[in-house]
Amino acid sequence: MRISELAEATGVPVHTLKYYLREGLLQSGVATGRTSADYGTEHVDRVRLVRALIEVGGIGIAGVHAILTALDTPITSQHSFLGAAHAALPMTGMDEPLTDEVVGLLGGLGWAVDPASPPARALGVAIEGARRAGVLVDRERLQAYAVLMREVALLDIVKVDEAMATGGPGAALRMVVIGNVMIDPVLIALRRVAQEAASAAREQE
Amino acid sequence: MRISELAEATGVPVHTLKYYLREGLLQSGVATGRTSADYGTEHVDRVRLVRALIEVGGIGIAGVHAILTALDTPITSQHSFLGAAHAALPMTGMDEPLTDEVVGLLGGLGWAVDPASPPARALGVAIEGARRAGVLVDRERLQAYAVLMREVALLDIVKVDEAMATGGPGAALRMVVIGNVMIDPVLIALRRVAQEAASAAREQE
DNA sequence: CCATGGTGGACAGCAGCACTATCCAATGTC
DNA sequence: GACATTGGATAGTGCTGCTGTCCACCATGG
Repeated sequence: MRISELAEATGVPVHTLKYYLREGLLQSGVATGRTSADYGTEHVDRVRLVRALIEVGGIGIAGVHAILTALDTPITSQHSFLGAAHAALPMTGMDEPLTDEVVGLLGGLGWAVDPASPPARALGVAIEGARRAGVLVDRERLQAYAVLMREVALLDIVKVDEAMATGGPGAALRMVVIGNVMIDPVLIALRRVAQEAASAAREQE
Repeated sequence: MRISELAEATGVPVHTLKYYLREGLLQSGVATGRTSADYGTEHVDRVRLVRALIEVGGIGIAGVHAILTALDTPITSQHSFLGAAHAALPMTGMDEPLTDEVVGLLGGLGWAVDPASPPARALGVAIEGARRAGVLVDRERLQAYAVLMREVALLDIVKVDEAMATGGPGAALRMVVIGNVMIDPVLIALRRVAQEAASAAREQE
């Protein structure tokens, strides 16, 4: 498959594919001559992934690059690859220091979390941001949310285990990274739909 | 308080405040002369809100404007204001038509949802996006997530009711809009932290 | 009273991002 | 042999969220 055919197969203009090649989001195909290369289905998948991450996931080129790099890196242990995946996921505030409040919250829940954990640090920033916007976020509310998100995480882990069993660590890593980025919008949308449903159900009474 | 003092109080440069004034994100203060106006604490709050929505909420100027407009509009019924709030919240894909899959999913859950509902439409787009990225999203998984997000929504609704009781419909609307935008990142961060905790707990065994 | 500098207002400019277009020589393809 | 295509380099575009410049005016400190 030549680059023009890849463009047609994915609906992405050739120029944009060249751009992705330059940015390292796409591997060049196997050269079949000095002015042609051969692209395969893995390239089609890759392009679709990149588009989905950008359009629906809403992460930038830099974020996509970090994710793809993580995906292309061989993994060692079950736990370290989760850390690697989370480090690759772009979140605002993951460079800020861990707040005492987060430490207290997670400690109270009995959750063992690495102090360097990017999501734990981002959590502190998100809580602080909500407060600055005038939302009252107390410990009780955070705990309630945390318990529910723990259930969500357990569902996630099941899917990761399945991927690990069928496709090995590579597939598992892929599931963590892409599953997080792409499922987040689903969860957010579900939250709002549920609000509407709950509100409508009450009107009914 | 003059504009320079407002700038100092909020940490936002005067030029940026002027920009917000131009864009209608901030009301001008009470004119005390031809070259001066008086700003109050409500302006400080407003600026903080705008910054939080942009920085942590990650929504654009246009989105902030839509939200602020909704906040400044008087409301009628309990249910319609939830719809108004959701329409004001920027979500990718809220203009796409409702998919059959979403109709089936919500129907199966017994959730009454308006076909024009923005989050329901965004949900279809998010699911489709996840699939395009190569994530397997089946009905069972969606239902499991939906049930959990319903619990989250019930917690949200409690907070909205409290706001309604103490501050009236204005406060309730504010709670819906800002609570959604600002709590989303908290939930996302919690999800990832929970994944790490669950993974770490398993390593322990 | 008068210099200084803050103020509202208009507008242009900028940096970053995700492309998109132009150009080129080499080449494969009919 | 004509002609489109390819890889590669480079420049330009449209959008966003500020940021800088300029201006006439005027509040205030010395």
